[in-house]
Amino acid sequence: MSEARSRPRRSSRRGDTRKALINGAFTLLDGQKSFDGLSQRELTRYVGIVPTAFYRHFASMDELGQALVDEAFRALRQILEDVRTDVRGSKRPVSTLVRSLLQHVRAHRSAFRFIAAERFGGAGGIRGAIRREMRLVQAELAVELARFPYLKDWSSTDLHMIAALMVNAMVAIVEEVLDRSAADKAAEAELMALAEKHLRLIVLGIPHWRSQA
Amino acid sequence: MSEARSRPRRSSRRGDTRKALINGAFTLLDGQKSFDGLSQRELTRYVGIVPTAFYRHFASMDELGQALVDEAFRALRQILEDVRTDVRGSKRPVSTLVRSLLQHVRAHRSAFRFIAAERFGGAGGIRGAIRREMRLVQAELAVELARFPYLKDWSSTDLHMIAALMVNAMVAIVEEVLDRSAADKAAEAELMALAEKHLRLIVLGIPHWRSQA
DNA sequence: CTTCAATGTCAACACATGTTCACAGAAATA
DNA sequence: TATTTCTGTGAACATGTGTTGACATTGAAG
Repeated sequence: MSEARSRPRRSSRRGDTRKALINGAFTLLDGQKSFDGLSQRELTRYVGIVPTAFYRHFASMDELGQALVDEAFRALRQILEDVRTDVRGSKRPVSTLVRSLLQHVRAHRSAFRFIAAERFGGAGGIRGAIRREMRLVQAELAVELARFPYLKDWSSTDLHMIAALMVNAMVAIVEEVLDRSAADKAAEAELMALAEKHLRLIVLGIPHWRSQA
Repeated sequence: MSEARSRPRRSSRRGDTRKALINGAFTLLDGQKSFDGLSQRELTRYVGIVPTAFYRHFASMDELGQALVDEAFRALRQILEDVRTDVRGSKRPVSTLVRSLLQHVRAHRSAFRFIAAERFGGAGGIRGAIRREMRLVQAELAVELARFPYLKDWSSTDLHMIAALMVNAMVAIVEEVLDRSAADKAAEAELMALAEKHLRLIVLGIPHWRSQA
């Protein structure tokens, strides 16, 4: 009984509680809750903190919401960058894209459930931020598409149109993966195969497209 | 002053309040709220009813939620049937489909905002019901696709795969339309054009698909 | 070791929530 | 007209909510 701390009621590590609050919120929202159905007390209870301690880290619940958006998008951007480098060095871009994307998404599941849930569910501010980010993703994919030889002389408008279709298709798949239990590997594999087929079908149409600009 | 009712505090029409509650809920949710952020008091206040009167029509808020799902899906099915008959009698199926769909959706805006918001946002029961309905829509589109001559000898698996891609594409467009103000006609026209291009691109890929079953 | 900012606790606030109960007036039925 | 069934009202409940204020303890900096 040399080092028996009297009472470890205080978490004692310096900046951990803020992260605990963010992660706790993601975890709670990973269930069947939306952000405006999540209460401050429920969250602080879950994190193991007295309600008032919350305000040492966020001025209000709205500010917590903003922090969740920021964190989720930070993860999104990181993922997409990783996926891009994976795909660039690959001989089979489509299947690499799908595999890499879903694999990364699985590692940040709750953050992405948050985005999926709030994309049309929640407050206008969050919705707007998500839509903005989505457009960015689309634009970046358009740039990436332009690297392919047989798309070199396509109009930017048409590239964006293809990018939008591809992003929509992948978003739909990702959302469906998230909507299933993380353990359901069979469903995930099935969805992965479906995503690949969808992308391939889109790609097949591309050479036959006549831009009527 | 022959017919001056003393006080019209009671709405007096027989079964109207239930509908008023449902429509009121849709209207309130059309803003920036999700269902589990909508309170019973807020709703009854909005409808102009005392809180307790609510329980003459629904046993609980959960039951109200179920009623909203039912009503929204009733509208969805009606719309899709109308769209189908429109498309069947058309020489230009794709553009007819898009125009007809968006036009009908506009007429049931708030019901569809509810579906979009709760698809991944809300409680598991609602999510499950929506996913089930989505699959049904997909299956019905697959059947409809089978009517086209050059798809006649396609495998059912591949037909479903195409249907899924098309449904995903249209859902994405509809959701984006719903996310804009109902008055923004310019954005809507733009999205309609985009939807048409997306569908056309998909269709272009179809003849070149080799099923690797 | 002292000092000080960071981070926690406890008590309290004013108010909102979902739901129940006993009651009242209107509409439909007889 | 008398009666019963719907549907609305008012007060009340226990509990939950976001947030504030005054105080305590911790870990790091001087």
